[in-house]
Amino acid sequence: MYERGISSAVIKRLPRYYRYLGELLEKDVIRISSKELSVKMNVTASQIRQDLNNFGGFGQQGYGYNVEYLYTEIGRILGLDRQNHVIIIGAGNLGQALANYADFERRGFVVCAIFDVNPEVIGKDIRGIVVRSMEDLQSFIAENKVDIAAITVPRQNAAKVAADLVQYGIKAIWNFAPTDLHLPPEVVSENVHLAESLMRLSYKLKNASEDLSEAERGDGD
Amino acid sequence: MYERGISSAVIKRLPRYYRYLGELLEKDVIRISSKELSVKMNVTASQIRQDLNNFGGFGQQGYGYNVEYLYTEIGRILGLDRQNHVIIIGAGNLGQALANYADFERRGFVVCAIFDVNPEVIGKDIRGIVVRSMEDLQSFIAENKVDIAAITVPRQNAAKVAADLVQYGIKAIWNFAPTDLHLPPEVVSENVHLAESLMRLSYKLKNASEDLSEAERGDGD
DNA sequence: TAGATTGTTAATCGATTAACAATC
DNA sequence: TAGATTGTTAATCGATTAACAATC
Repeated sequence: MYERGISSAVIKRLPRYYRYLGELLEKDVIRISSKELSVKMNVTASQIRQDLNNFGGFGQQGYGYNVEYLYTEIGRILGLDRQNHVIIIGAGNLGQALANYADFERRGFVVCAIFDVNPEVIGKDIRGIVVRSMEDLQSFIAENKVDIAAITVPRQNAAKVAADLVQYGIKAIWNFAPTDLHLPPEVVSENVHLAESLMRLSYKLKNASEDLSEAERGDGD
Repeated sequence: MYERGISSAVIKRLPRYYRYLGELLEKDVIRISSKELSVKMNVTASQIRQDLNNFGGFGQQGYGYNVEYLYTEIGRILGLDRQNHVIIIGAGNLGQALANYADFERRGFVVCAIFDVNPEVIGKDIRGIVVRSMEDLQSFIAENKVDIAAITVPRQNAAKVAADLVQYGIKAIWNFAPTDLHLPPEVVSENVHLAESLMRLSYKLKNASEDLSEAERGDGD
């Protein structure tokens, strides 16, 4: 069960497996074979088995996979069996949207604070969470368990915010600013670059008429 | 200049080139070699040259690339030289955040309408755009040029909304609902699955201490 | 011209798919 | 037991990197 050097292609797919298994679970499906799942997900059965076997043998020959068991195990692999405390830096539209998105809590992600520099939003209440001043960031991190910081500040301020967060001890950054953060190796990050996603969509749209073969399969992240 | 069957790995990287070139342009940099750019972007020079040469020879031997020219050309490839009219379906937090994000307009994406089923938000004014009833969706699309529809409705409603949009003639969908839409081949899409991004971050965080080699390079989209 | 750097072909590497023996 | 389906090894495919001749 000791995971090492799993390829990032595999890790990218795990949440999607998790999502499909969750849906099957909701439908009270007990077992599923890699073949059945591959049809639903539009991938090869081979890929599913290869991916899962990076983490262990979760199936049973002649039977397939127990949906609930596999769902739980992938959740565990993704770290969803623990609570992750999230702070949001930047209480603009996107920051507020994230704070309001209660659905994350179902997966163990708890937004515990929001920070901003703008006096006009400091003090504002978002789903019971009061927007704090950036001046309180350091002390808050020191005094509370914070696992993940989401950066939703303008591009120009992102590098400085990231540097501060690192200095205050944050180990995981969810970056929404349209820039590449330069982080020390022990700090992990995920980028959500909305503008880039929109540009790719624009590319596909522009080329859709010419080239129907590739672009069609709407592809994600 | 006729693009065909470009690999999606290449297309994913184009907006990032565009971003870096834009920053160079802001700094009044005139020319750059693939080697210099590769250092800045932390990729290989070979990859940059290979990627660009899918679309044509934009450089000059012994000189490198003219920043402004290359920026313009990549913009053209991505379809940023035209206006794309965007509607947003779902005026919740995320939909409103997107509508408020004026930065997209700089790239030619104009939000021209927002729709919702909730009477409480219908009529609300967001940056000069009034939230409309979903009942007006069909007629609006018929009477206006709409290129892209962003779906920011709850998961349960996404499939129906997508089917309606397709029926009304929409050819590009920017999907934020945590589900895979089933679309006809002539309709292109891009998914932004925030929950999946957050799960990957959780995975990296959990494995960061054990495995410092892979996870460190915060990887995007 | 000499030096630099592209465009492009060839080599390598990694990821996906196919095949099948193991086994429930 | 016979049938089904996994786990895993081998084959294929595609993407990345290296090398270098072309050329500005």
